Amino acid sequence: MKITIVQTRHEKGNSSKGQETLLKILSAARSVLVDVGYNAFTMRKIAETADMSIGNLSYYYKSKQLLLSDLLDAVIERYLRIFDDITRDKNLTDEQKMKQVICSIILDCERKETTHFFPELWALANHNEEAAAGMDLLYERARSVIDRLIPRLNPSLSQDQCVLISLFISASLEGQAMFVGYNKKGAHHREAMAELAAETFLNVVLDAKPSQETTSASEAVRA
Amino acid sequence: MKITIVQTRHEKGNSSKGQETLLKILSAARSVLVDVGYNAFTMRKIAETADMSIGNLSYYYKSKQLLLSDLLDAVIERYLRIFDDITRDKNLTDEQKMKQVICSIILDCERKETTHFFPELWALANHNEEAAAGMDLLYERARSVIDRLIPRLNPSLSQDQCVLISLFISASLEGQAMFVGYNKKGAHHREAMAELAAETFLNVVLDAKPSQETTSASEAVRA
Amino acid sequence: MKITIVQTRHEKGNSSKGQETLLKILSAARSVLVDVGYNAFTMRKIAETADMSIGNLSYYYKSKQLLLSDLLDAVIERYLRIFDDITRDKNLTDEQKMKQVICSIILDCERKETTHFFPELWALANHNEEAAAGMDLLYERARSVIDRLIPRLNPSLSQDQCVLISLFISASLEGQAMFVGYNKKGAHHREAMAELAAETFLNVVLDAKPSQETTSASEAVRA
Amino acid sequence: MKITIVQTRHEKGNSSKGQETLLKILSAARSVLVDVGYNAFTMRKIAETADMSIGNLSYYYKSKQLLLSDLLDAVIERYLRIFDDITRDKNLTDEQKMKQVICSIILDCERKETTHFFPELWALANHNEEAAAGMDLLYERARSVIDRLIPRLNPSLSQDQCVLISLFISASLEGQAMFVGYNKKGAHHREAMAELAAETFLNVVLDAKPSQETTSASEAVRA
DNA sequence: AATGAATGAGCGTTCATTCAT
DNA sequence: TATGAATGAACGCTCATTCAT
Repeated sequence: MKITIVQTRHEKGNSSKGQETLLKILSAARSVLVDVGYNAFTMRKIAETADMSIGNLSYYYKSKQLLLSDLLDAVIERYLRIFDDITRDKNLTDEQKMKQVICSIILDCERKETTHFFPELWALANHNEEAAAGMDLLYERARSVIDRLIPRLNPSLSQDQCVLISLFISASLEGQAMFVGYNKKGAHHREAMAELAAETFLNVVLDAKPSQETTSASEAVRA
Repeated sequence: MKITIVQTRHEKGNSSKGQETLLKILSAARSVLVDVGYNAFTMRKIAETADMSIGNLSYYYKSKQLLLSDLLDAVIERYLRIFDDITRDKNLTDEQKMKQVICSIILDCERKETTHFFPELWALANHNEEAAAGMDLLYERARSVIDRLIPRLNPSLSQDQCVLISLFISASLEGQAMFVGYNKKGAHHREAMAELAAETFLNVVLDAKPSQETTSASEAVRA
Repeated sequence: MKITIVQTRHEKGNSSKGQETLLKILSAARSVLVDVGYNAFTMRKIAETADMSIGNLSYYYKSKQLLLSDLLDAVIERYLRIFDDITRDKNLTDEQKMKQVICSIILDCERKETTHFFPELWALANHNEEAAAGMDLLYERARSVIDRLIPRLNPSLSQDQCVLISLFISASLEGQAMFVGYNKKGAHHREAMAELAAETFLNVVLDAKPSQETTSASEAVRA
Repeated sequence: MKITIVQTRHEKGNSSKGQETLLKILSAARSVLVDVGYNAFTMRKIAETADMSIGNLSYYYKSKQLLLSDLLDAVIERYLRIFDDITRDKNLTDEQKMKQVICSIILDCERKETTHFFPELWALANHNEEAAAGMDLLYERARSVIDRLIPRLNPSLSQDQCVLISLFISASLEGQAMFVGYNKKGAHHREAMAELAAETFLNVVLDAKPSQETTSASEAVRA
């Protein structure tokens, strides 16, 4: 389905040498963003990290914003793949899938990249349209996994309830990195936290009762 | 109970005129951070927003870092006060207090400041010691409220369990701003989300069963 | 003969309190100039060293240049006094006076102030008229001492010869601070150097033979 | 014998275009230092004098200190070459070499650069390690010329005496710029001064008598 | 495809100076 | 007298970007 490994906004890099360089750039950019934050995310530092001249970096990316956009896409890609893999896994029941989604998100934040990348993305998203779009894409896709699981786990729920619960679970998972992420004070609670979260949120889905208000449209008729 | 309104790392501003200017600076700085993010949080922009010269801004804050630290303190102060107020409220039962803490955090993110400030703080905390310290202080104090409520709501829990559940609730609440915060796509779900969160997390506390491992020390004796 | 101890270009400081403050300022300014050099000779540092506000410092000296001028005068004063004292000393023969002038100049540069002050003065004199004027005054007065001694030590010399020799001795003495001054590598040679200089330059005066060219005007007639 | 014309602490400028620019920078920097002094020796003024942007100047020299160090080296180079040339000259007797060293130093200060540069160097040397090191290098090399000549002119002198006399001559020559240098009041005495100095200091060497204290070790035996 | 050179704007900070109190 | 507040220019330096080679 994918044409090239590296999805880019760059204009150059069609040759195999160019593809290589692009990967080098994106890898360096990711390191810089994760290590020193967006505030020190400079073309100079990226070029230096990638062991190339600023001139050449600019040759691949005419502007810093384009590079950032590509970088966000590349990093987000990785997380989308995790969700896809779980969704497609035929050996798992729906319950197991739900638990695994929750656990994988929390456990993943043991990585420095995860712990450092998301806060940068969130901060950027508040002031940068492209970052906001990338973030929206990521969370829509992430939620679509949960969205599909909820009605199968508890078919009695209205669509509105499903949306709300899905949003609630997603949102609740996002903050974990700051507490049990890489180098955080609560890091040693990470595994216990993952378990507790999996159990709690699964129960939220299973125990939810069809609300009378929101489902009224269809159910009121029957009553 | 408080002696001065403005807690500062500045060196100047002891006169009433100075206090006024300090407030103007911190207010301007908050606006800038919230509106354009830390990446565009410059002394010049702050001075311009505060309608003063850079020279005078530098007169009050010898370095940008000192200003940032003071700003973080001032903003964090506000949130600490919210928790304190709930804790001290004698008209509320413990259950109500717990629910109110949860709700107030989620509802508060309808404010642009809340929605924009925290991601900046989180991002900063990953690369800036002072910001990390400020964030730690904030969450410790926030959690201390929940920490005190949990054992009263469910006395059968071990201390370890309390800590874990407290951490879980805190972490789960932090991510909400990105989903139902100011101008976010899910903003219209904010109130429903607050209710759902309050119910869910309260139940986590009430329904938690004493774990056999950690509480064994005391309970094994009785058995 | 002197009216006030402190000769100033300031406008204020006529009260006794003011005189005290003026002395405090000039003393602080001298410390700053000697310790960190003219390049870091700032009103702020002077005010801080004098333990007063910049506002008050500016009250006494409306500009940095005025303060500098006063400072140069004050420091130069000290050296003028040394020469005067030797000149007036009735217990010394002319030969002894000459030697003492030479020795005192060289020995004086064991002081940090002397070693550090003069290079600043020389550098300033190249770009700052007031400094150049101060330096000229100092050297004219210093040379006037030698000027008066030379014809008495060797009456056969023409006035032109006296001027040249006087200039030669003065100039030769000025460079010593950089070699045997405070903290300089050759500091341990200071005393030997003083002796050698005294002997050498005294002999220059005593051994000089009336030149035929320059003295011709008067002497050619007699011949 | 030299490999490159420009000895630098810069990082850039390896191409021929870069070498040209480097020379332009160092030339401009020398002009600025000589014309307005270190106090007004700013990156902006140097860039302006070199007719380039500050950005480009900073591209060649990441810091002002590096530029200063390179400048000092370049200027000092020139003086070292003068001494070397005299030393190597096979048409001169030792006496002539000594006289020429003395004369060339004094006569050289008719140049504005010499007259203005050295006071800046001396002042800098008191507060700037790199400047102090440059100055030390210059004077050590200058004195090494004299050091080698003295024992040949008067073999009866002990090493201690040679060192002292060498130091004395060097130091005495250094102050001349302030009296007979470019634009100085005594400038018209420059040539006469050079002659007088040459004669005087040569005689100091020739007429010095072996001191009894320092040479005693070896000579006491023979006695 | 890659480099080094160059620009101009902007950064945080410091400066001499002025002014109200 | 003395202070603190305030200004505007300038400081050394870094930035994203452009361009010639």
